[in-house]
Amino acid sequence: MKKIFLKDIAEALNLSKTAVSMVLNNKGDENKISKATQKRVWAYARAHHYQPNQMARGLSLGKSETIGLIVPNISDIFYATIAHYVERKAKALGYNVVFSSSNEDPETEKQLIYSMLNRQVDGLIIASTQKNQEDIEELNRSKYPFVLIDRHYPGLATNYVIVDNLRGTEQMTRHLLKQGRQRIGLVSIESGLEAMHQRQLGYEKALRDAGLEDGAETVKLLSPFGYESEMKEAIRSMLHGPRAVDGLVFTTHYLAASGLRALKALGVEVPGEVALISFDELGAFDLVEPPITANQQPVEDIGRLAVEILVHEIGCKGAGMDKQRVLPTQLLIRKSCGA
Amino acid sequence: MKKIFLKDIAEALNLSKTAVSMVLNNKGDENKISKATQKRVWAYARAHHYQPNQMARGLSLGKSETIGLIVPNISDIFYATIAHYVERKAKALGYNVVFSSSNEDPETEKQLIYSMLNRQVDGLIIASTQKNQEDIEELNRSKYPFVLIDRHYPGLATNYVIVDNLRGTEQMTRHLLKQGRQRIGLVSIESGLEAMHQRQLGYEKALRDAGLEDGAETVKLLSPFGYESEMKEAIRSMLHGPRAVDGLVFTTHYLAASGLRALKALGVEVPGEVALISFDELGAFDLVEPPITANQQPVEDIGRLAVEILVHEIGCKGAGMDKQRVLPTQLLIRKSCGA
DNA sequence: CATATTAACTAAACCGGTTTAGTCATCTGA
DNA sequence: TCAGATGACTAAACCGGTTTAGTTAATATG
Repeated sequence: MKKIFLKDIAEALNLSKTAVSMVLNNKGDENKISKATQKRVWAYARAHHYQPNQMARGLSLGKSETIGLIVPNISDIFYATIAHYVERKAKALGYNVVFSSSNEDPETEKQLIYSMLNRQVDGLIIASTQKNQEDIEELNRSKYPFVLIDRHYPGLATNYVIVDNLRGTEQMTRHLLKQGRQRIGLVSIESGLEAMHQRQLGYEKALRDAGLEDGAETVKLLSPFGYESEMKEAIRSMLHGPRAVDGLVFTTHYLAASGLRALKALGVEVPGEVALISFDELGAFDLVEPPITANQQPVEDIGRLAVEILVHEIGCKGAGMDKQRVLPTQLLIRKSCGA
Repeated sequence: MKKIFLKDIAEALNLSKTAVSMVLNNKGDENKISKATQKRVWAYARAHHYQPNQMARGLSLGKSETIGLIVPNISDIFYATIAHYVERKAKALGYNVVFSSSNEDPETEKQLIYSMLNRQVDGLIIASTQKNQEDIEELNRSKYPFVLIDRHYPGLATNYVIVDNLRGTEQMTRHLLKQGRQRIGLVSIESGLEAMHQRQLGYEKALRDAGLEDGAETVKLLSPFGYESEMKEAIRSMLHGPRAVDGLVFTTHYLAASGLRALKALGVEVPGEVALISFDELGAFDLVEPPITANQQPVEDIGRLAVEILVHEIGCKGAGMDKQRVLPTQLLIRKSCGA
């Protein structure tokens, strides 16, 4: 099965490349190529499994029918799942997906953005480190089609699809309060991410609304890469003293998993002594003992909407109609909060 | 920040495109471009953030510095993790990664393969549905660089990186036997995958070696997409009758998770009444109650080696030195088997 | 001093498509 | 009957790089 080119088809059928190209792009009719010729072209192309060289096509058309996806880490189940839905929707709309992980490094992210642009991706979906305001602004200014997901830049009017982080943790905290917990702590990560900030605000809001002053000492911010080793100490310190917690809100799934590990290691009974609730969930949170109550993010919608907005944007270049979506999360009540 | 092209640099510096191209490809010296000119070119390119159009480059060079990754499902933590390591290694070697999911559909897989070829990826890493022997053979014949991972075609001499499935389940089954379990069942999926077949053989071998005849009724093959609903009935049937099982081997992580869910729903005590062991593991198997003993696959090595072999292959086109790697798995002993 | 080398470039072809601006023969209408 | 329209194509430019086969002027060699 030898590779066959447009030229080969043209020569074999005594036609010009032009005619063949037009036919194969379904522009035969509008260019008045006779039906008979169109049939011949299609027949020959099919028989010889003609497949256009997408680089040549892309170069010529100035587009690649490919969208780029940049996430912090593709092996994080959260982003992997989003990738899955991004891919599905993209494929449905005729786009391929290239992905890269930034590993939470702004410099890497910056390079990835420009590397993808050179590769002529038609648009980008980015779960940003949120430390590249410059470059994102630049993308914005140049009207390049892109959509931020999961994390956005509060100061910038870009397209984005995020979840209602504040309301999410507010709801979670309320749930703990409803279960009779009074001294609720928060475990989050020190990342500078707006999402994390919002989650903390939601937690504080719920406490305030409940008339409980929020003591700063009940909030622990762990470092993004060292949380595993800091967790035990953080939890131990929250369990002692006059304001020992009886409930813990974790701002993300891996913190919750790590926290539960630490609680078990410390011999703390969950939910008996301490209730536990997680923002977002891992695959097996229902199997964990106790099953972890979690606030589920609408990953399918995030991926799907991001692609829809992006492809729309690609279609109407410069239409500049920003689309911002803030999606609700859904509380999955299990046993880790009692009840 | 306007886009700048090779031509622009050439004109600005009163040079030919040729010279500029040579310099920027680090071929200045071998083409005797003067040091002074090289400096000027680099300075100008840097100052104006020149980035070559990769489509043009790819078209001209006949390669894209991109490798394609085809997996059944990117949201499966197993493949997502492999993707992560593939990406990391690829990046280290100067390659980008495009991925696509076949959703276990051979027709989709076939299309993806050809679609990636048109997009001029330099090589492919495929976790195949194992139902595309034709196309894989074709790739092989045409000396196109590719590496199979996780699943290979036993009859074909291709490059591949897989794990020792037989020994894996053999080891797992032995472990159950060592814990005193006597009537061990296997839960697998009906998929036609060689890996699954091997896992079953390993289980049977361990039983034979232990002098236990293997009763076919202790093996349950569930359907790839319906296992969730079939699980409860399958397990119930294995728990009753004269040969009620006291140990269960699950051939993959999601079966184990689903199985544990079913066991809990049936009120069966694990590991008291039935011990449970899983091939491969999910993120939180250590947190599950009971923590699940699992045979861990070397995902990092799989991803890394696949890329190494592939890039080597890309380098020496036609060298045709097949590389086959069968990696060992590692048993992580937890509480789900007693002890 | 004539010739061979070499240093430092350049013009133009090429990669494989798409597209613009024709061409030529036939048909239509006044 | 002849200009103008139309049907069915094609030649050549173009996308933005890389590369081959020179070119020119200066330098080295015999």
